[in-house]
Amino acid sequence: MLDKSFNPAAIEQAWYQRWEAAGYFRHRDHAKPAYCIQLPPPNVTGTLHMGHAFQQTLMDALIRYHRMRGDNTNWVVGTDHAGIATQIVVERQLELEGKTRHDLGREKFVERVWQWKQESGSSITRQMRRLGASANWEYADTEGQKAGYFTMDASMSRAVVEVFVRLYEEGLIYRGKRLVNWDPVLGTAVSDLEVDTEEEDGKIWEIRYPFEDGSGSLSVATTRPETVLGDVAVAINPKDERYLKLVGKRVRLPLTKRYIPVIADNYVDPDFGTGCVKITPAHDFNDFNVWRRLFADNRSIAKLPYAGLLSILDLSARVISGQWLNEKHSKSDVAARRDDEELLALVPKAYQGLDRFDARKKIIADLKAEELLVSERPYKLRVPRSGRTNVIVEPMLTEQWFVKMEGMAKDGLDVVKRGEVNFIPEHWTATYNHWLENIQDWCISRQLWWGHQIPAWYDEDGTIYVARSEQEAEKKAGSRKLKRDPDVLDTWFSSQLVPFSSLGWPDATPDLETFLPSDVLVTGNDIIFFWVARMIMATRHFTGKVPFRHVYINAIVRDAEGEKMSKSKGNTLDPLDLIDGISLEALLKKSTAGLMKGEHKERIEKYVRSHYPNGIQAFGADAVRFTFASLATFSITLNFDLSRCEGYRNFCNKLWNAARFVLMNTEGRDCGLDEKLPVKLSFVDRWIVSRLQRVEAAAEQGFAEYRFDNVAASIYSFVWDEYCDWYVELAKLQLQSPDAAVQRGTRRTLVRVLETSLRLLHPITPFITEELWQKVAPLAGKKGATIMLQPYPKSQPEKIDEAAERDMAVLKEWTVAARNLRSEAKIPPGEKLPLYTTAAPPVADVEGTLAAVQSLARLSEIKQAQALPDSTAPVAVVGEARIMLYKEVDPALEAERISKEVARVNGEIAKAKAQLANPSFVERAPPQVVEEVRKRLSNHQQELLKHQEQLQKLRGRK
RNA sequence: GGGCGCUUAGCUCAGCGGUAGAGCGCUGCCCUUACAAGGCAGAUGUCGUAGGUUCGAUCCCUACAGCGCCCACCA
Repeated sequence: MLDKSFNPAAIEQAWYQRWEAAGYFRHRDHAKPAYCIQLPPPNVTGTLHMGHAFQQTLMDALIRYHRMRGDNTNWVVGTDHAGIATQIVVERQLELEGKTRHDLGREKFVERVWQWKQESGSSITRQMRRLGASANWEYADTEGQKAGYFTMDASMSRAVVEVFVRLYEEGLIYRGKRLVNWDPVLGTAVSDLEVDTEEEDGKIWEIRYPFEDGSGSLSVATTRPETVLGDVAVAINPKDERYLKLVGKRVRLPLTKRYIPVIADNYVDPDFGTGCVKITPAHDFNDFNVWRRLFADNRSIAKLPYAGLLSILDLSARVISGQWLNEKHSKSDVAARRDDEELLALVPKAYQGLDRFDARKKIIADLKAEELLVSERPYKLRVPRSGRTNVIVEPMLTEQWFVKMEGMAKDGLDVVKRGEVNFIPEHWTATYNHWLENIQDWCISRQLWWGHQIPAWYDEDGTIYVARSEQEAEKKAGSRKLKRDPDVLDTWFSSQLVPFSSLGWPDATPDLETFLPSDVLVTGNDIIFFWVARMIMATRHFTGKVPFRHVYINAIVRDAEGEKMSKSKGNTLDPLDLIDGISLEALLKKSTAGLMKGEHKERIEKYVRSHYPNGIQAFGADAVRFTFASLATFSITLNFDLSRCEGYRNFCNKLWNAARFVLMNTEGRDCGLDEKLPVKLSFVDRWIVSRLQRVEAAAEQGFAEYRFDNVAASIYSFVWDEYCDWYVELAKLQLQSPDAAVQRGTRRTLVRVLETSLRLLHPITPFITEELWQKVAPLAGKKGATIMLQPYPKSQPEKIDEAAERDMAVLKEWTVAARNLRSEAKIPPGEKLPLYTTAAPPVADVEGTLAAVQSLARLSEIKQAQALPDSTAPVAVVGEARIMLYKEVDPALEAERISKEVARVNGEIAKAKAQLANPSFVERAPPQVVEEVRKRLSNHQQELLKHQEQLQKLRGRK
C-alpha cells in the first residue's frame, strides 16, 4: 500500500541512479528517427540557478517525450571552460595564498586551473541530475567524468584548431592593429558584446584651446578630460560657417607645448555643444575613424605633422609619456620636423604614471588654474563597462586577431529567411537579423592564459605561421626560430563549434550524419548574439548544414514579484532548495555568505525573513518541474511563485492519492485483463476514455508548439478536474454494482486511464510517474523495466464518444445544481433529502444518471412528478426540468435567491434581444451564430418563466 | 535616436473576432474510509485610454499613456 501522502525524497535519487546505470539516457538505434538537443554548455565554474533549471526542465521534457515516441534521442551535454570566468576564480584562490598567476608562471597556472576543474568543476552537472535531466552524460565524454564533453578537452580542442587554421587559410581570420575594448584590470581585449554600456551620472567639461597666433580661442566639450593629452586635432563640421575659416589654423593643446590643427569632418554635429570636437584617435572609436578618414590614407598628412595616433595610456590605463603608434610618425616623418624637441615630452611629466582617473582630477585642477576651463556641468553619459569586471573599458590600439564576419553573416541571415532555422517565439528573428545586419568583425584574441592558445607562431621577422601543431609550423618556417602567440581565443570561439565538434567533427562520424542538425536549441535571449548567431554561421560554414531547426528562446526567470533575481537583493532561489527544502536559518546563512558589504546583509536578511518565515518546504523535483512547465508561456519573463510551486506539489500528491485509491480497489482483483470475460462500460467509463483522447491530442499539440504551459494545464485539469473529481467518485458507485461485468469494466477503466495519465505526465514529472507506474502498469497488463521507454500515449479519435460526453455534461449539471441547492439552503452534509424533478434528464441512461446524481449530491431519493410539491423548498432550473430539494426553507431567503437568478437571466435575455433587434446582425452574421443567439434567448426565456412561477408561489406564502 | 515586447479577476498569467479563463489568494460549509498537500459550493473583471474598421472588438488598425528589454559613435 502506498504511503498516505507523496514523499518525493523517498523516490527521486534511487530512480535517477537506476535509470542512469541502466543506460536509458543513451541514444539507442540509428534506424529510428533522430531527435537531438544540444545543451547550452554551462560554465564549469557555475552552479545551477533558476534559469538553468527552467531551461533544462523544458529540454528534458522534450527529450523524454521524444524518447517515449520511439525516437533515437540524444541530449548532448557538456561544460564550457569559460575562459575569463574560470581564470578569475582560480586567480582569486591564488590571491588568498598571497600569490598572483605571474608568480606561478603560465604553465603552472594552467595546470592549477585544470586541477581545480577536475576537483570542483562540473558540480552543475551533478545538480542537473537532481532535476531528473535524462542527458546523455557519457556522450563525447573523453575525460570520463560523466559530464559530457568539456570545451577544453582534446577532441573539442582539435576542432578549434582546425577551424582556426581553415579560416585563416581562407583569409577570414586576420591579425591587425585596431582599437579594441580593453579591460585594464584583466589586461585583455574583450569583444563588443562583452561590454555593457549603461547610462550613468557624470560630468561634461568645456575646455578652451587658444589659437597659435594669439587671435583668441575655441572651446571643445569632453566627458573624458584626461584624453586631452592625446589630442591631435580639433574638428569642426565642414558646413559650419562659424568655424570654416579656422580650418588649417593651429591651436595650442592646453597643458602641453603641442600645437594641433583644426580640421573639418562630417562626423561633427554643429548643433551639439560648441560645434568643435577634440580628436583623440588612439583612445576613442569615433576619433579613430575621423583620423583614418582624414590622415591615414591622405597624402596631405605631410602638412599635418603631429596628427598621428598618439597613445597616452599603458595597458593598465596609467598615463605614459606618450607614444606615436602609427608608423609614419614613429619613423622619419616626425624626426624631420623642426620643433621636435617640444615633442620629446608629449605628455608633461606631471601626469605620467597617474591612473586615468587621478589624471582626470589633476588635469581639471590645472585647467582651472590656467583659466582654460570654461565650464563644468552634470551630464548623463553612457559608460562602457567590462561585463566581467565591471571596470570602465578603455579603447586601446593593440594587435589582435579578428574574424571577418560579412560573408558568414549574410549566410546566417539567409538560412533564417529561408526558414531553415526558426525562432520561437518568432519575434526574436528581428533581434537576430538586426545584429547580423550591423555586425562588426569579431575580435577573438584574449590576453589570458586559460583557454585555447592561438595556433599561430612568429619568426624573428614577425612572419606569421598558422598551423595545426608546432611541428607543422616549424615545417613551414624552415630553419627560422619560432615563438607561439601567447594569446588565447575568446570562449565563444569554441562554443560556436559545439553543434558539430561535439559530434566528432572534423571526422565524418555516423553521429555527425545522424544528429546534425539537432532539432531544437533551448536557450536564453541574452546569448542570441554571443552564441546562437555564431553557431549558425560557423556550422553553416564548416558543414554546410544548419546547427538546429528551431531556436526556442526561453523566458527569463524572475522572482514572484517580477524582480530580477540577484544575490544583493536576497531574492535568488536555489532550485535544489526547492527540491529538498531548507530551514530559515540555513537560508539566511546561505543568502548572506560571501558578501562584501555589511549593509546589504541586513536588507537581505530582512527580505529572506519576510518572504520565507519558515524557510522553504521540500517540493520535490517533479513539482518544481511542473511549475516551470506551467509557467512556460511565450512571455519574455517568467515570475517564479513559490505558492504556484506549492500548488503543483499538491497536484503530485493528488495524483499519488488517486493511484493509492485505484490500487486499493484493484490490486488482487479482476481488472478485466482476461479478454474473454464480459465487460460492461457505462457512459461514464466511455466519457473518461473519450476525454483522455482529447488530452492526449492537446499534449501532442502543446509539445509540437513548445507550449509547455498548455501541456501542463491540460493534463492537470484532466487528472484533477475530470479523473479525480468525477470519474473516481462515480467509479466508487459502479464498484458497488452487483454485476461483475460492470465492476470489471470500472476497474479496467480506472487502471487504464491512470496508467495512460502517468505516461502522459512522465516527460514533465518523471519521478512520481515512474514510481506509480511500476505499481499500476501490471494491473493494466503492461510490463517494462521503466516508464521512460514506454510509448507516449497517442490520441485515438475513434474513442471520442460525443454522446457520452453530452450525457456526462447533463449528469454534472444536475449534480452541481442539486449540490448548489444544498449549499445555499445551508443543509449539513450529513443530511440526506429527497429531490423532486419535473422531467427526466435528457440522457440515454436515465436510471444510471439519476442514481449518480443521487449519490453525488447526497440525496435520499429522486422522485419524478408532473408538478413539484407545493412547498417553499429551493428550486433550480436545469434545462427543461425544474428540480426541488425537498426541505422547507425561509420563503423570503428563497425568494431572494431566485430573484438573483431572475436578474442574471434577464440580463442575458436583454443582451440576446438587443443583438437580434439589430437587422444588420441578423443579415450579416453567419447563420449559425444567429441561430445560436436565438436558441440562447429562447432557453433563457423558458428558464425565466420557471423562476417567475416559483417566485410567485413563494410570494403567495408570505 | 532605432527596434521589440507588455498593459485581462487581489497577485501571476492564458485567451486574441462571436455569452470573459486558469493557478494562487478570498468567502461559506465539511476531518464523507484515495487525498485537510483534501472535498463541496461561491464571490470577484467598463480586458490601459481615445478614436477607427466590422453586424459584432479583450482580440484587427491608428494615436496616446505607462512599464520592461535590446541595439546605437553625439564629443
